Amino acid sequence: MSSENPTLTEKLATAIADAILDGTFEPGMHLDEVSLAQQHGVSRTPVREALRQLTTSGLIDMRPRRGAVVAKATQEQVESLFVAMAEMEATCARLCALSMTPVERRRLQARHEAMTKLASGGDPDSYSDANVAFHSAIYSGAHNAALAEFALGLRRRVGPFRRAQFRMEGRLTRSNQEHDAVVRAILAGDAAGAHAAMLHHVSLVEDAFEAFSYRTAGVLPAS
Amino acid sequence: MSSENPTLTEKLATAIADAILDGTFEPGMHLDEVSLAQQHGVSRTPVREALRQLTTSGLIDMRPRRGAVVAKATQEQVESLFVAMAEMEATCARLCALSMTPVERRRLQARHEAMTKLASGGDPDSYSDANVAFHSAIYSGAHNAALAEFALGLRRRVGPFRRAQFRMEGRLTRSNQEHDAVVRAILAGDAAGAHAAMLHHVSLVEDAFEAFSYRTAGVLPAS
DNA sequence: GAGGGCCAAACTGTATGCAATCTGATCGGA
DNA sequence: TCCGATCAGATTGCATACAGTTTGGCCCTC
Repeated sequence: MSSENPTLTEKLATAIADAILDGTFEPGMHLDEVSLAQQHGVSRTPVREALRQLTTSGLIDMRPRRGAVVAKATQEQVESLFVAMAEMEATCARLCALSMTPVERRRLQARHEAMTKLASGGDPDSYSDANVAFHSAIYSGAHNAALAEFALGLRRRVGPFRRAQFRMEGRLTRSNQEHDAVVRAILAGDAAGAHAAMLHHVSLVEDAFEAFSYRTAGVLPAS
Repeated sequence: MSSENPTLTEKLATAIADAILDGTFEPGMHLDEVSLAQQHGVSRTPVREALRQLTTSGLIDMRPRRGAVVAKATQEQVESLFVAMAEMEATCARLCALSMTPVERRRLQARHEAMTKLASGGDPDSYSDANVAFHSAIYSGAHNAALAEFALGLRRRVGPFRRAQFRMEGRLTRSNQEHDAVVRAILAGDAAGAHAAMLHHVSLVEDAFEAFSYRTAGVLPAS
């Protein structure tokens, strides 16, 4: 798991995960061990171990003697992932309101104010990067490794379906306004308010996704 | 993952996980591949794959070229697991209030009423079994596979520290009273109430654990 | 006596080989 | 023409072998 001096297995695990998340390996695709091995110039052994490791994350499904396939998710499953993420982020926001240190609160506020400028600037890419950092700050501010890890995993899994969201007209400034409500509640120590505000914020993302996905497909990564 | 026709790797994974959860493999213990292999009469390959699979669940830690050790958790980390579980259960209860079907609601009520009888009967073991089923019903009633799976994983990881809880005097009937508040809120569709009631309920379990753990140790399973 | 470097045993990481199972394609029968 | 059985190729599961790294101890030096 440590990134320093990674073994082949770990490099393969991240490579395969990336390929799935960026769409190179499409959902339902069969992951052949020998092909993957040749493709990366290694033997089957580290490939097998990498696949074994990825099963637990829900990115691929393995059935005994039938190999691994990229997890296929129905529209319903993807929606449930979005709901889960909304709930997790809301929970983290709630805990932030209760247990963020003064330093963390000041940093959160500073980060939010910087994003307000970015929003009015209108650069979707910079805002998107800052947005990821903002939500990560919420995860870590909850001071709970288990919750943070799960929330991060969910965010990664729904990531591919969120890419275009900030291109939608007005989404950028509206996102910032929603952040404002979240930050204010957290700084005020208002647990219930932070929960509600974050739930509202992330649920709107989900709505944006649904409006978007009706045009595209119904089959997507994640278990 | 399928339990039918399990491969050696899967059998080993569950065997090792069980050994960790029931304390046979103590936290911090180094899991030697050849020893495990000989112990189960297999080669190192399936052992390695099983260990690889268990890393993601947080039950063991692997460092490159240094092998696997049973995850050691500080008191702080265990407490954070309890907090995470409380939050997850509360979230599930919230979703139950919003999205349980009429049939599920009736079954939940029936289950709760049966437990009330068990509580007055005073049999801790039967009540404990029913309690697990009760909470599982909450997980599934949330209608969200990702949340349910995570909650179940957390419950398993904190399981070893909860065993004795129902032996504590009065805990059994108090637990049932807390369940009553949860069930009532869910049946009434009171999302915030269900959340608060469940959070209160599971947090009390945490308190019971802390009172208990002061007498025992500070090092326990889970990452 | 303490500290540091060197060496060997142990262990992990990876490759390869073999056996067992699955897949799907062909052939025979109804 | 359709359905089921059989067989070969492909693929997975597991064992074994070898190379590189880590670890612990011993010896030498200060």
